[in-house]
Amino acid sequence: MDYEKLAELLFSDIKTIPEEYENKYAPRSLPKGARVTRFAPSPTGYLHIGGLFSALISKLTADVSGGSFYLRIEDTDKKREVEDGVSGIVKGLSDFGIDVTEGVTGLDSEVGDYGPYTQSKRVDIYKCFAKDLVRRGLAYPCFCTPKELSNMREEQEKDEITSGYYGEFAKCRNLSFEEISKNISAGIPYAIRLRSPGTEDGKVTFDDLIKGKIEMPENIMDIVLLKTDGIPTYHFAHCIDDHLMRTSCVVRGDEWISSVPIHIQLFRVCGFKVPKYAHIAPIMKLDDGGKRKLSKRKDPEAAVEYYSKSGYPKESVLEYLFTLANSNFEDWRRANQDALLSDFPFSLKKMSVSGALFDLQKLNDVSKNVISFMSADEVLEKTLAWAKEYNTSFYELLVADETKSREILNIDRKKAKPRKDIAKWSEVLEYVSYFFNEIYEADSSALPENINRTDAVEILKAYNWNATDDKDEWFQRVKDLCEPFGFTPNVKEYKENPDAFKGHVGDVSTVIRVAMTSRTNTPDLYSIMQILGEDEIKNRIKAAIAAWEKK
RNA sequence: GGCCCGGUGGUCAAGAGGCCUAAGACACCGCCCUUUCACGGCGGUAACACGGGUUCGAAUCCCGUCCGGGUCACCA
Repeated sequence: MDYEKLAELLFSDIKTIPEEYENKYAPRSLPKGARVTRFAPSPTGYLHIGGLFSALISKLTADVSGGSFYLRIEDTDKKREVEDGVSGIVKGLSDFGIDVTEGVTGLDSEVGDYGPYTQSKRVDIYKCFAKDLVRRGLAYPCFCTPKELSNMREEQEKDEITSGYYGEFAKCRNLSFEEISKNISAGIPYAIRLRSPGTEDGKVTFDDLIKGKIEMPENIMDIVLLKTDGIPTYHFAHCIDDHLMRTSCVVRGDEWISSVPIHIQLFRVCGFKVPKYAHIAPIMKLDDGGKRKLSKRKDPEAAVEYYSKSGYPKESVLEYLFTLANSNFEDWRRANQDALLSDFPFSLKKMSVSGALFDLQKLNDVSKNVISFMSADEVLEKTLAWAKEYNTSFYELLVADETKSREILNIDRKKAKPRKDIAKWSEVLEYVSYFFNEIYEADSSALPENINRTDAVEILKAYNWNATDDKDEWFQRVKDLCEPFGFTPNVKEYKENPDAFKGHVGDVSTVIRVAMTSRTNTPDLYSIMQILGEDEIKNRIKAAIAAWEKK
């Protein structure tokens, strides 16, 4: 068979030769040991938390080695593609602090010397390399229909033999030039398949940067390189792109491990250097007692957008993802509280080999810590930004009196032991609500059972607020209220002899606290009252008395 | 089913043959601090899947079993 002739028949429109691309995309000039990595999602929906994780690991791998990281879009599946998939991915990444400096940056924009970075714009390149493979007798056209293929698979399964297009089952493998050319003139659609050089008992081994050494049977399938529509399959595109874009380390989900033999074979057949692989375990979820991958369809928390919507700061999500990536991260963070995330000495070797369950409780804890280190200004600014998008009435409430909002958020903040009440911005509303008259309401039911309502009313009536009191003086006034009503200012005394008193100073404080906030649990009461101010305090006392006396 | 990968407390996990009477973190429980809550401090419950080897000695190495996950497309 004259392969040269076949190549011309199949790809008459392709005039470039591989060398031209090799020259166009010169090896990158990077320091020794620098790794080139990429994130290469397909735009089939929103950005998945696992995708974000994968992108993060990829970027970290590059950064830590002084290399580069780029974003490539793998849009070779026109059926599953979603309209704004690309912008969703770009936005999702940037929302969580992964800025793309090379590759696709938007719907129709990209930067970098190794483009185009969108696979649908690279078909001529794939065809050029496919043509070369045909020319060298390493690929051939296949006219089998999907129907034939699935029938064949059924037969094979029935006979309990390995299913697939290989060996004697590769019907189009040895078609003559005449047959091929006849089929083509007849307009029969065809795919281009690899003529796999693999043998039944051949083995491939590779050293995965995360999983370690893995040995697998060699690929013997004549896999499809170019589909009937002329678009490459993932396998072929991966091989061509990662070679031409000079990727040195492929970081991707471990569902790809089983196709590594195909990939290695492809790289070798094309005469390319095989890249390093780092296969990361997926993020899982507990379901019916079993673990399973977070699913785009079933789990709202799979979408990265879920976290922005809920109001988690991007730093929190990132920090949490870091704890999953390298378990020594938390120790490092404790020792370097103010350090930038980018200073963390990330290591691929410390990645877990198996998938971790996503732990929302842990995220919350991480997030509370992250937020507790922020200044009130920062908290306010970020809450505002969140509320503006997701809760406009709350936004208006906050901006109406920014100074007050800031003072509220500043209670017990920036201290050695800061409060950790807030895990996400949506919780700020609950946290500050009672300060705003639009929300606050005197509520008689907020008073705990153990405090007598009549006593409470009397205490309120007797209570004197003095605007110039400092905290000690303020508290002394509360204590002074105790004895006349049968309470003790001394908690210890109460605990030693509980029957001798109606309660202790804590209960008296509670009366005032409930009157001020309609809650039993709040941050420091003195600070709250300072912010409320004299007029409001008096109003609330009046309102509380009225409400409590009613019933 | 074939082929890969994995199995340490509820979760994330330290652990590379003796330092393991198995770290730490989250969650949970108790106590302390405390005007409430939160923070903080102290303490507690709780794990090497199972069975065989190898070895003076195994969570660590080997084999088998079981269990979990992934993958077997003209989807990525």
